[in-house]
Amino acid sequence: MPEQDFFERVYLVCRMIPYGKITTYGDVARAIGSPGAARMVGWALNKSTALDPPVPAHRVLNRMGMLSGKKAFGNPMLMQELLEQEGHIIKDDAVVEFHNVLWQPDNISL
DNA sequence: CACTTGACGTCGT
DNA sequence: GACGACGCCAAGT
Repeated sequence: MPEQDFFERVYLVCRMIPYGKITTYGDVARAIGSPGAARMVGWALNKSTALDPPVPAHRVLNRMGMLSGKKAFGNPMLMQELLEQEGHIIKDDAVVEFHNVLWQPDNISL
C-alpha cells in the first residue's frame, strides 16, 4: 500500500509490534521508507494517543531505549507502567536490556 | 506567510 | 569518543 499517508504507515507499523517487544523511531521510519524522519514518527505517535484503535506507542522508544515521549501519555508514569506491565524493567527512564527485546519490522508491504 | 519547535538519527568535527 | 550541525516533515505561533 504505497499510497498510505506517512502517519498511517507509522500507525500500521506500530500496531505490528508484538506484546512484550519494543522498537525504535528510526527503525519505524526506515521501515516506512523514510529513513531519517524519526522525528515525524514521534510526532505521529503523539497524535496517535487519541486514535481508535489505540496505537501501542509505549512500545516505541528512541535509539538508546529511553522513554522519550512519556510526557505525551497524559501521565508521564503511564508509559513506564505499561512497559513494566509487559514485563520490561525500567531504570532511569530507560528500558533495561531493551536491545534484548527489540523488535524490528519485517517485510512491510510498502 | 516565515520562523520555530518537536516522542530522533546520522554524519562531520 | 564527546559535541555540534543538518536533515527529516508537519504543525503551531
